[in-house]
Amino acid sequence: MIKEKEVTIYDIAEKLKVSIATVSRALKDDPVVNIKTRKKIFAMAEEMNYRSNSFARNLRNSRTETIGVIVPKLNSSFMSSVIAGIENIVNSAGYHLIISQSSEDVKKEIASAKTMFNNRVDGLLVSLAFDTADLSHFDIFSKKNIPVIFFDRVIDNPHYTNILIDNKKAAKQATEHLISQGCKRIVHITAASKLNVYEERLNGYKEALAAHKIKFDKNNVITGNLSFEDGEAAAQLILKMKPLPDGIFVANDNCAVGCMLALKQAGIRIPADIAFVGFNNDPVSKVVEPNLTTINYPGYEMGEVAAQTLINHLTGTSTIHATNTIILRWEFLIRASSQKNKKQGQKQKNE
Amino acid sequence: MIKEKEVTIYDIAEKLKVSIATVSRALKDDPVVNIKTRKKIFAMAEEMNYRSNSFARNLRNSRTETIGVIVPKLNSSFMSSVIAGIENIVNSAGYHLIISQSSEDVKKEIASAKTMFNNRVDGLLVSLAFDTADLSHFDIFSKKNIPVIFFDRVIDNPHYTNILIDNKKAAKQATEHLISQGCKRIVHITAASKLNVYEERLNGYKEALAAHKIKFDKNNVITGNLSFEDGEAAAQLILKMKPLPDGIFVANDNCAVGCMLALKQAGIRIPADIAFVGFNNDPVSKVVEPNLTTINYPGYEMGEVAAQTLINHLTGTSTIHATNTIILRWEFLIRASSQKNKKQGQKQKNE
DNA sequence: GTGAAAGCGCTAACAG
DNA sequence: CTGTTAGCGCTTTCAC
Repeated sequence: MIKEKEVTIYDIAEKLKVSIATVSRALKDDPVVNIKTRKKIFAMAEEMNYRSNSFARNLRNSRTETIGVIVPKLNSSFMSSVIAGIENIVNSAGYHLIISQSSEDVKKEIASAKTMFNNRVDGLLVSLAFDTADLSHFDIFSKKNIPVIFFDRVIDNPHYTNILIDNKKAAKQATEHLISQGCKRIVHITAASKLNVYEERLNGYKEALAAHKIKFDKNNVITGNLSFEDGEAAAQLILKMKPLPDGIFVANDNCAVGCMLALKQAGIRIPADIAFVGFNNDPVSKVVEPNLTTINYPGYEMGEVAAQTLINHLTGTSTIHATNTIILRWEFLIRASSQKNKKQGQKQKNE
Repeated sequence: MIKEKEVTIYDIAEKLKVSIATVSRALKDDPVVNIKTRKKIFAMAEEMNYRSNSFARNLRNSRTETIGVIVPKLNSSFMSSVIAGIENIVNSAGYHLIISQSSEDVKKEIASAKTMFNNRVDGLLVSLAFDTADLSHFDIFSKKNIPVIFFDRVIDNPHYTNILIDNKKAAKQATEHLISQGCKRIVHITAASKLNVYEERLNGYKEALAAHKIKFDKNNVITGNLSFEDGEAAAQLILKMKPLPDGIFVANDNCAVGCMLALKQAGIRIPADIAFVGFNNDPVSKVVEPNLTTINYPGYEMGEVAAQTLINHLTGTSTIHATNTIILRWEFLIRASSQKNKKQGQKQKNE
C-alpha cells in the first residue's frame, strides 16, 4: 500500500499562496492574522486533512503534553476507578497518559520513574509500592521542576503534594465502631509496609483502643500483603488464637472478604462470634454475606483531584506550590458484618 | 528555580571532540563506531545526564513508539486485567500507552479514535462500545496502514485482526450444563448490543436449547446493560414470570451476582429453585454464596496477546497480515450456583 | 497583517 | 571508522 504523504503547513501555504508563518499563526487562531485569511486557512486545512505534527511542535515547545502515572497494580477495583478519574480529567484537558505499574516492587518503580523522565512527561502522578521507603528516585523530577503528585499510597515529605484521606481518623472510627458493638479483642490485619496508609490505619486502631482503655497487644496485628488469599491465611492464624478475637478490622476489603469466608467455613458466625470491618468499599463488600462494613474511599474522585491538581500546576492556574496535602472526604458504611446488636443478616444502610 | 539546560548530543560531541554523528551512532550502539569511542561516549552521556529527545527522534523517524488503547470502561475487573496485560508487553517492548475510554458511547469512541489518530499512535488496540455498529471510524487508520486490533468486543470484518474467545461454544456449554442439571426453562440475560460477544453468547444459548429440543422463547431473553444494578432489575422481571424459570445464564458475572442476590432476598433458593451460570470469572463470582459457576475468561492474557500481536505487526516480526482472528482458550468453572444435583453449598472445584 | 529565516535535537545519506 | 550536511515540521523573532 502506498503511504500517503503527510500534509504539512507548507502544503497549505503553497496552495493558498501565503507563507508558512501565516499558516502556523492562523492555525492557532492568532488574532494578528486577518480573519478572512484565518478562515481560508482553516478551511483548507480541513479540506486537505491536515493534522498538526506534535513532534515538531513539542520539539519547539519542549513540552510533551503527556502525564505519567505510576501505580502499584492496575487490577484492583480501587485503582481502576482512580485511573478512570485521571483519564477523564487529563483527556479533556488535552493531555495524554502514560501508565506504568510497579507491581508493588520498588525496583520497578525506580525504573518506571526513569522511563517517565526520559519520556519527558510534563508531570507525574504516583501511588507508591508496598516497599518504597524513600522518594529519592523522584529527585530528578524536582530538580527539573517537573511536578510530581502522590496519591493514596504516599510518604510524608516537604517537596511534593500528597492526596489522601484521613486514614487515621477513618481507622479510629472503624475500630471504635467495633468497640461500640461490644468487641474487646480486636485484631487488625494490615500490610507489612511503611507507607502512610497502613501506618495511619494502625495508628487509628491504636488510638481507638487507647481511648477506650483497651490495652494494645502487638500479637493482635497480623501483617501480610492484603490479598484475598492473604485473608484466608490470616483466618488460619486467627483460628489458633485463644481466646478468639471478637472483632477484626482489616485494612482492605478484599483481604477482609477472604478472611471472612475462611472463618465462616470454619464455623465462625459473623458478626455474632467475630465482627468485621474492612476498608475501601470494594464491590465485593456488597456481595459477601453478611455485607461488609467498610470505609468508602472515593477512587474515581481521588484520580480526578490528583489529575486536576497536576494540570493546574502545569497550566499555572495554581501557582500556589504551597499546597502540600489535599485530604479527601470519606464515609463510614455500616453494614451487617459488624452489627452484633442486631439480628444477623439485617441490613442498616448508611449510604 | 533555574531550569537546567537540556544536554544534547552536541554537548557530548563538543566535550569529547567528536562529531555529533558519531555521538548519535554510538548512543544507538552502532557497531560501526569504534568500541572505545562508544564507551567514552556512553560514559560521558551518563556523566552529563544526557537523555535523548524523543520529539527530535520521532520527528525524524515519524514514529511515536506509542500505542493507543480504546476501551468501553476502565473500571471492571476484566478490563483492568486486560490493561495490565497490555501494559506488561508494551512497556517491555519500549512502547508507550495512551489510554482512552469510550464510556460505552460510540460518539466518544469516534472522538477517541480521532484523537489517537492525530497523536499518531503507531498502532491501536480497541474493545468496542455497546452501541458501535460499524467500524468506519477506523478507516483513517487502515488508509494510513496503521494497524488496529480489536479484542473481546469486536465486529466481524475483513480488514482488522480480532482477538476473542469462542463465545458461542462457551455459551453453549454453559447452557447445556444447566440443561444437564435438569433445567427446562432457562432465561438468558444479556446486553442490548449487536456486538459479537453478546450475539454469539445468545447463539450458543439457542444452539444448546435446540440440541436438546427445548423451544426457544424470546421472552426468556432479558436485555440491559449487564451492570450489577441491571441484574437486580432483571430479578424483578424474573419474579413476575409464571412459571418461574429454573435456570439463568447471564452474559456477565457482575450482573449475575446482582440478580442472584436480589432473588435470594425474595426467598428464591439457589440453585435448588433457580440455577445460575455467569460469564467472566470476575472476583465476585467466588465471593457470592453459592459461588457462581462461570466461564473463565483470560483478561490478562488477552491483553498480552493483543499487544504482542500488534507489536509484531509493528516490528515486522509477523508480516502475515492474513491473521484475521485469534481465538483464545477459555474454561468452564463449575461451582455451587448451578449444581442442583448436589447439596447446596457443596463445592466442586474445577479450577 | 504578512513573510523570511533561524533553529529546536536528531538521523541518515554521502563523502572521506 | 568518522565527519559534514540536509532536512524532519513547526514556532518565533525580526523585518517590512
